[in-house]
Amino acid sequence: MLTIKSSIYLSIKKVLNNLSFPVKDFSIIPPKIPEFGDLSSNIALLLAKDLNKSPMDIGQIIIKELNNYPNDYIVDISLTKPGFINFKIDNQFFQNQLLEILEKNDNYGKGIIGEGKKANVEFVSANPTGPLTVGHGRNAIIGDTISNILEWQGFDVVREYYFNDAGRQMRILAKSVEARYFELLGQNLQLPEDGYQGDYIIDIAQSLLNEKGSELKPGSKWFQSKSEEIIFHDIKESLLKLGINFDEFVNEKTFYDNGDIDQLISDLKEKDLIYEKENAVWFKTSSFGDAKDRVYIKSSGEPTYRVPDTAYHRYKIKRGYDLIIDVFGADHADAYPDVINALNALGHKTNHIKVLIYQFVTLLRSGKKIKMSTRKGDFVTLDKLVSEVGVDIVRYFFIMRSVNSHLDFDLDLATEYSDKNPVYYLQYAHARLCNILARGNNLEYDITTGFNLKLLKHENEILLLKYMSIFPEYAENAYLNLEPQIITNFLQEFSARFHKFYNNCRVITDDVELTKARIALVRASKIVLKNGFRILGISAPERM
RNA sequence: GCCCUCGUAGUUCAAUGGAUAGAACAAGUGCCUCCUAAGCAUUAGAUGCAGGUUCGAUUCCUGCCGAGGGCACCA
Repeated sequence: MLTIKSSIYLSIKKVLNNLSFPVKDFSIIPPKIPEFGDLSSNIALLLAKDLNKSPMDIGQIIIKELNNYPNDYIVDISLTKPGFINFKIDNQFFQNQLLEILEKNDNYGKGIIGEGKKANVEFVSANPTGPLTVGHGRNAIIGDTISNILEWQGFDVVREYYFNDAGRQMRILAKSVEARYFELLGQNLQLPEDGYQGDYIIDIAQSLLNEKGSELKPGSKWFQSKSEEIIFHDIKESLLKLGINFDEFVNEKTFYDNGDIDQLISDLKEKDLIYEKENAVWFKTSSFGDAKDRVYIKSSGEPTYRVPDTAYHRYKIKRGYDLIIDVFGADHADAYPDVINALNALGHKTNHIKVLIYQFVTLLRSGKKIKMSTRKGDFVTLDKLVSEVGVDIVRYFFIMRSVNSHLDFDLDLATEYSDKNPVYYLQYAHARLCNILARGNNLEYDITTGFNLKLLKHENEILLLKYMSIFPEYAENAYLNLEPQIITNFLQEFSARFHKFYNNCRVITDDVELTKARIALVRASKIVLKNGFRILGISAPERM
């Protein structure tokens, strides 16, 4: 499909040249109405104004000229209403694509955009103050799926987790554990103001008690270090359950220890971008269009998050990635421009940094919103969600909506969903197809050789063939837009076409030739589905 | 008050500026002596409001209304 598209593109360009028409940025896309053809261009519409002619007239001139450049696979060029030029592609083209799919197998649909390039995807990055919640879940799944999408284009991807185990929140966490610890020893509970109230704090206190007995003194560093250890361990376990593995964990503390932060401050000072006022250090965000300047270093001497974040991004740039992606929740939308601005001011190129802002998840139970707060211990953990509905559903639900649209996650629906679930629709197609292949293997002849693709001409066969040949374009679009939903949309439509094919074209029949051809189509369908599932990180069950 | 994202069918969501706005769930009606009915077929049903740009707007711009999230010496 790609090749035929580009050959049409080149032909049109040549024609425009021949006719001395201006070359516009025209499109070649499948028309919404299939009857019009397989591909369609808007070039005549775009030229109408420049040439002061009606698009239909221009279209006719272009088509006449296009006919001088015949293409083996284009069987018809037509002109419709407002001025679209439509191309019908020979079924043979799509039949031949099937050979390519079988040949490439696990690699079918991969792109080469990222070949030889390195990418860094930072996601989750939750500080170890408590278990991962459903909110973190969307971040985790988006980040991991984006990573898969990049790998599918050939990128060498580093999945990175950035955290801070030295801030105020961690101190409060330690104090909370300490309070619970002494409560377990029979003292009155004195949770700190703003303390963490979740039950997991009691569990941590209990394991400290088991390990250290009652010897710990108030203010012991064990309260924090043990909490961090336990929570981080749990976080990694939760992610692992979802099939997510990080390559790097970067601690904010690094940049204090290695001098990067001091360096950053002095570099910004040199650029005259920071100044002191009222005992604090301020960053001139107003010079980048912000309403007011922001505090960089508090009067207490503690830097605000902008400082280490900027140092961290500088570090990422230094590591020489071709692409750097940050996955942030909507609450960070206002913060990251400061980081980018600072980097630009310091002379760093930031075009290769893409910040992905996703909108929040609203959890619904019994039709009502659940308001969550880690601090109050009032949340649904990711673990709980996974154990309730399973990995495949969690992964799929979090990316089935566009990244920048709010996501409603209905717990009742997800738990009792089982047979109405959109994930099962896809997986069922795969299971069905595996069953056909299993039956095929029991036939007394070899189903994998000597098939005649020309026999695949039923409407539902052609529709399926056409869609599989477009898979690489969808994978590429998912990369270009950094939008996993493009893959889920593709798989939904692909599965629908497969189910229709299944209902209208019986595969295994007494007609050996037709059986062989259709088995080839089913094998190719399996490849497309499986590869799509691989990008999404969901399983491809052989039976259901 | 200012900034960001989103307003599409009863509900949850699609639609690289294009042609007749697509699905799923919910509602109605059909289809298993036939490779898995977790399926297929079929009937109804929608672009928040008002302007603007364009040959052409769900998409871009302005205003209003509504939802979520930001506007801290929190991250």
